[in-house]
Amino acid sequence: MKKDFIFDVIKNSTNSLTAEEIYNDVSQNIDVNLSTVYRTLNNLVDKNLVTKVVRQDKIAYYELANDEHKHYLICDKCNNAYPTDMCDLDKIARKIKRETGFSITGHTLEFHGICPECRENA
Amino acid sequence: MKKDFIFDVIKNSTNSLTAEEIYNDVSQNIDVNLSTVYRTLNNLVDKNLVTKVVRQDKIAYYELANDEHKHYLICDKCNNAYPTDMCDLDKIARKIKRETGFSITGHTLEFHGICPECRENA
DNA sequence: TGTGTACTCGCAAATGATTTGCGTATTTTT
DNA sequence: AAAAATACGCAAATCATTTGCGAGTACACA
Repeated sequence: MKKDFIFDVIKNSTNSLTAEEIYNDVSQNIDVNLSTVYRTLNNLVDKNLVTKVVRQDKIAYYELANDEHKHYLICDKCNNAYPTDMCDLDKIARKIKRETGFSITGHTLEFHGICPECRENA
Repeated sequence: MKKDFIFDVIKNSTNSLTAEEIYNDVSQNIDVNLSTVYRTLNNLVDKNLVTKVVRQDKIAYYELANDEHKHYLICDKCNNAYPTDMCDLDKIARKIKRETGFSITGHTLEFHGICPECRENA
């Protein structure tokens, strides 16, 4: 199945990818249709094997669903995403649960700014 | 100008609104076109008078750009957003800046889960 | 081996929020 | 009031993503 090829791309990537990036990558090896990529991606997300995050640019990014928590620093200039593991949010999440009764299943966090590289080039 | 009507709706709202919600609200008073709403909204965002946040549902939400920090708890069931002021992120942002050189201009945070009300109805 | 059932895919068309081109009002400037 | 600048409506365009449908493929069981 082509699903395996698609899943492999995600598994072998260190950062999150768009559907198109995955499509381009898979296409180098096998013949596949973009809609198949999207369909497969949705399957993987439903099975909790892959995590989908919609960024401020309205494009969905996919990455392997692992328990370790990752967030991204996104440069407003080059639009690159730099992963960071700094996140104290579990603590905050617990606090929210305690104080509001809202049971939290997940969260997304996005930092925006200018990366050092772009700052130098400016 | 219709801009004032649109801005007023945002000013008078306690929570963030979609372009369509704003359009519906403004339409009750004056005749306006949806594209005008979008155009005006973009103007206001450019002037830093309004903040635009794209949520995981890919819909943009607009709210008055004030310095006070707000984040939302979004229920996966009813899709309502509950504002919370709990946010230790400034501390984290400073830490990131110090350790990575990434100068952070802003961030978005979204908690997902089930609100108490929906939990009861389940 | 035959056939039924369930997936898997490709292709083209649909979706839905948002944007844009363009021509016409309306406001602002001089 | 004429000229220059904006604001606006309308219809068509965008663009990532979804969906309907029909054809191909796989697996089960008799």
